[in-house]
Amino acid sequence: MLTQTMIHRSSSRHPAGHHAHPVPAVNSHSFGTSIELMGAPMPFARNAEIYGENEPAEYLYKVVSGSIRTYKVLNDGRRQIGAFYLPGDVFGLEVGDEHTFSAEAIVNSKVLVIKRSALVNLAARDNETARKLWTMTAGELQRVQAHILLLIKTAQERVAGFLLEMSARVPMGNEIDLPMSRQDIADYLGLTIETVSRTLTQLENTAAIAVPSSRRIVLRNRAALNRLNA
Amino acid sequence: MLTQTMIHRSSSRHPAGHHAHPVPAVNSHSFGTSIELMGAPMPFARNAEIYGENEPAEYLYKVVSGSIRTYKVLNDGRRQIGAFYLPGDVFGLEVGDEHTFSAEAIVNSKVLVIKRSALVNLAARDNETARKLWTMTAGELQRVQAHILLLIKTAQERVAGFLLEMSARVPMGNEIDLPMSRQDIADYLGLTIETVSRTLTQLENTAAIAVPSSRRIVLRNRAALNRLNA
DNA sequence: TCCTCCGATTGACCTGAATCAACGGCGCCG
DNA sequence: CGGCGCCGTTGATTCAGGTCAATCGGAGGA
Repeated sequence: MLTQTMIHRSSSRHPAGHHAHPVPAVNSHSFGTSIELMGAPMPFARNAEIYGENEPAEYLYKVVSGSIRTYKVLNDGRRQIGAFYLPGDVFGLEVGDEHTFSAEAIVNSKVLVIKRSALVNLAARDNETARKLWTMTAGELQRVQAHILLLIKTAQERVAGFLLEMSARVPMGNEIDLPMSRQDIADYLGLTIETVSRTLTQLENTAAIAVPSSRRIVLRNRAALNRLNA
Repeated sequence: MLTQTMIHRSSSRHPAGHHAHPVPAVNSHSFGTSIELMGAPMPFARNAEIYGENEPAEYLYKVVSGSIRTYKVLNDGRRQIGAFYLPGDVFGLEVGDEHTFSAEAIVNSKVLVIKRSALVNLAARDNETARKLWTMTAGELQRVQAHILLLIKTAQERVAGFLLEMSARVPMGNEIDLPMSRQDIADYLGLTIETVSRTLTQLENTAAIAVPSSRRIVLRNRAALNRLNA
């Protein structure tokens, strides 16, 4: 039955209240068409909800610092994480009127908040912006397709793929500093926390990785990991 | 090891040769900006390749009749089907320059072939077209996200979800005429052909469905299926 | 009509990951 | 500085689905 996180043992979520939607800073200068310059940076505390599934998609977001997870909770309580977003990544971009996933800060994070309507209006006039919106959506699509390929593999292959993905996104050489818990990783990979843990130890025993501290992973043998990534 | 289709037992694939790309009909009238009116309908035989992974994405396609599968083959030979496309569906739309999946006709099919460059050029001038391209990509994104949610479920839930999805897309009441084989279904759901077969029999035994012939399925108890779909 | 072939089904058995449970380590707070 | 709670690891056992193998059944061809 693949049980992953059972939401919720009434943990202290939602410190920011149900609706954490900010009002974009009034005095944000109009810097022309650059997406990055629209909207206001906003802090979200660890585990704070940024938006909920089925809420109106009034804003989209760009990570300035920290990391974000998007997820969906199934009827039986299982949680599936759709994506992790790191500094520079844009999330919450929808074409429909509602968010299809929920979003939470994994650690204390700063997020640039951009009004969707402004961007969509701009796109109607400026085809550079229109193209950018399209490209970003297509990028999401590719990510999700890669995610599907992960989900049909064995536990080892999933974990190896995950580590390589993270490593590629945080170009810090062979050392990765994971912002997320084992539970987050498990819910992203469709595994249990125990299997993730065991698999990491296995990879460590075969000298493919080192795990100096639980959130820090050293890729010691990329060839081996790539072989698993198939 | 989740072995699914092992490509290839030298089956008679690719009857159309490696490159089946057509030249759009010369005399296609210029009917303005409507996407549907651009390009030429083209027949593809059962199991014919329409395009291959990593080929330049010169065209996009709209199913007129028949059905199409897109897929990727992993290094170890496993095949993952990314999507099934039915009449009216558009596939092969990429933002990057290359197709990320391969596409084949499941049965003899007719497909409208549309030159991508024409459409992209048009989108640069006509923001109605631009919006349509964006919307179609976003639709794909939602489909793939739903697919992910299927892949983390149990066999029963996957098969039930698949049947409901197909039923919603072919609004023929409670009767579905599947164009694809059990192997195709298995590779779409990340299961084996045996498990798909067994699961269908189970669903039949619990009176959730009927299977008058192997390609024809009757949804006899949607409530039960929806309960599984969770 | 019968034969052949191929897709689908069914059965017996095996295995990888889930489940259930205990324990370890570390940071935080009193 | 000592206890407590959370997160992660490890162990024992179970079970869903994979693997291997035999059989079934319907469509096409001689």
